[in-house]
Amino acid sequence: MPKKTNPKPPLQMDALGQAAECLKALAHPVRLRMVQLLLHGRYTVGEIAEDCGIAENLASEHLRLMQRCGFFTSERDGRRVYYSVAEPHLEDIMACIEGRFLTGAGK
Amino acid sequence: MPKKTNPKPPLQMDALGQAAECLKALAHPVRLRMVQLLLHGRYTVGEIAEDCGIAENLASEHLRLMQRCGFFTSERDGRRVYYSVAEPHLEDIMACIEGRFLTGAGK
DNA sequence: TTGACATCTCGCGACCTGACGATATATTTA
DNA sequence: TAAATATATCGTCAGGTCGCGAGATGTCAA
Repeated sequence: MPKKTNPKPPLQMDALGQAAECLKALAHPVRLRMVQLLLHGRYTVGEIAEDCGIAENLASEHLRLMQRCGFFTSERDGRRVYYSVAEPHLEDIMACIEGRFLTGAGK
Repeated sequence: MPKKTNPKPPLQMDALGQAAECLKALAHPVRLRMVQLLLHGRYTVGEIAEDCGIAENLASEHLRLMQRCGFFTSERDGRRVYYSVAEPHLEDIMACIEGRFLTGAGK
C-alpha cells in the first residue's frame, strides 16, 4: 500500500466530489422517476407532478435541482414550461441503475 | 418478455426508492473513492482509511454503510478486517459514473 | 494475565434536505 | 384592466447526514 503522495490512484478527489454531487441529485425516488419519464419525451411541470403524484411546487423544486446539475433543461411555451433531458449520459446511467435495481421487479 | 412499450411506466416507486437508497450510499466522494480502490482488490480498514486520508473510525463507518447496501463484504483475518466488492454491478455503475464525470480529468 | 494493535460503536454538534403552505411572478384570456 | 392559469420562490421545521472524540470490542503475543 503506497503512500498518500499518490502512487496508486490519481487525485481526482475533487472530480469525485463533483460526481458525488450529481449522484446526490439522482438519489431520490421522485427524481429517478422524473428521469425515467423525461427519457421518453418532454413534459410540463404539471404533467410531471401528476405522474409523480406530488404537488407542483415540489415538482418544480426537484426539476430545478436537476437543471442545476445539468441533467435537465427547460423552455417556456406560453404559461407552460417544458422540461427535457439535457445530459446524454443520463440514458446510460439510468440503464445501469435499472439493470441493477429494477431487473425483473415491478411491472 | 413482459410489456415494454409503456408511455408512462407503472409504479415501481418502491423499487425506485430502493435504488435511491443505494445511490445515496454512492453519493459521497470518500465512498466513491473506496469503490474505485476496492474494484482493484481487497484492503484492510487501515489501508483504506490512509488511501482516503480519513480517520479509521470514519472509514469503518463508511465501509459498513456500503456493506449494509450490499456493495461491500468483509472478512476478518486476525486483528484485521479485509473489505472487498460484493456487488458485481458496481463495476458497470462505476464505469458509467467515470465516463460521465471523470473523463480525461485527473491522472 | 497484561499490553499493544485493529476495528467498531456511541453520542454530540453543525450542517443539509425534503416537504409543505403561503406567496410571488409570468402569461393568457375575458 | 382583472381574473385565471402555470410555474417559481420563500420561510419554516422535522428528520437525516457527516465528522469527530471517547470509549468499547476483538485479537494476538509475551
